[in-house]
Amino acid sequence: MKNKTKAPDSVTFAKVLADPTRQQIMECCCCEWRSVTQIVDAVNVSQPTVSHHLAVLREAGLVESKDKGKQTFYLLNQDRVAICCGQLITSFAPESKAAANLVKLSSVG
Amino acid sequence: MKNKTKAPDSVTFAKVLADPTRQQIMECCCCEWRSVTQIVDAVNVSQPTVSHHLAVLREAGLVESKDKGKQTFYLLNQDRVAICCGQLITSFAPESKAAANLVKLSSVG
DNA sequence: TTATCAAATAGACATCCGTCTATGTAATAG
DNA sequence: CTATTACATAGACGGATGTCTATTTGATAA
Repeated sequence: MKNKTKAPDSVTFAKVLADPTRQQIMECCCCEWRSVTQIVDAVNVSQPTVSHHLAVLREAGLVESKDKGKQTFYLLNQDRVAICCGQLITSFAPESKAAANLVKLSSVG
Repeated sequence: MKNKTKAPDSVTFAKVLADPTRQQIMECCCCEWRSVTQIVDAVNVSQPTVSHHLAVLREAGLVESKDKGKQTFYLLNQDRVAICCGQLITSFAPESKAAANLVKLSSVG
């Protein structure tokens, strides 16, 4: 178990995703560890604003962070995202034709 | 094609879900047509507040509505929810072990 | 030690958003 | 026609939130 924090509830998850800058940041560190500077270069807001958004993501347990020298690297926790999407499906699309494929998500976390 | 509106983008979708009252309303009309009065009875906010939230959901294409006499009935569009969750997975959990099961969602809409 | 670079924190500010009360509108009942 | 019921709209208000500048903290380099 790498991470002590739990997956956020559905409302918290949605609040975290409910901002375009934050989604940009999530895309930026989705598949590779990225430094704050790299993220700043990618998202056209100031460095403190990026730090703020990263704090929001970290508190929700949606990113992991790793210090290396003066830099801090961030990586999106894809499994957490998948788990939260699974919760949404369970709550709000239980009868959707596509829902059956998603129930399996519950067992991942 | 029942509905002309398109599924919302990921940010809009998240914004709509980013409120506990709205999620309660979504649960309430997830699987059955519900009148506004029924929803008001279920969610402990005023009737105008419920109407406001229903308008938000309707504008995002996440509920359908149907008039019958003086009443208006609402039903959650589960497939839209599933499609949007699929988008989130594609963007933010493409490498998750659970992701493979979700790609199929894209073809539903 | 001093300078520099990376990131976080503090605080201000403007906008967004959820809620309410009051009112309008449309449909049915008497 | 009038009253009533069901819902939507208008507008006000307060709290949450995204952004910025300025500053602080921590780590490395000279």
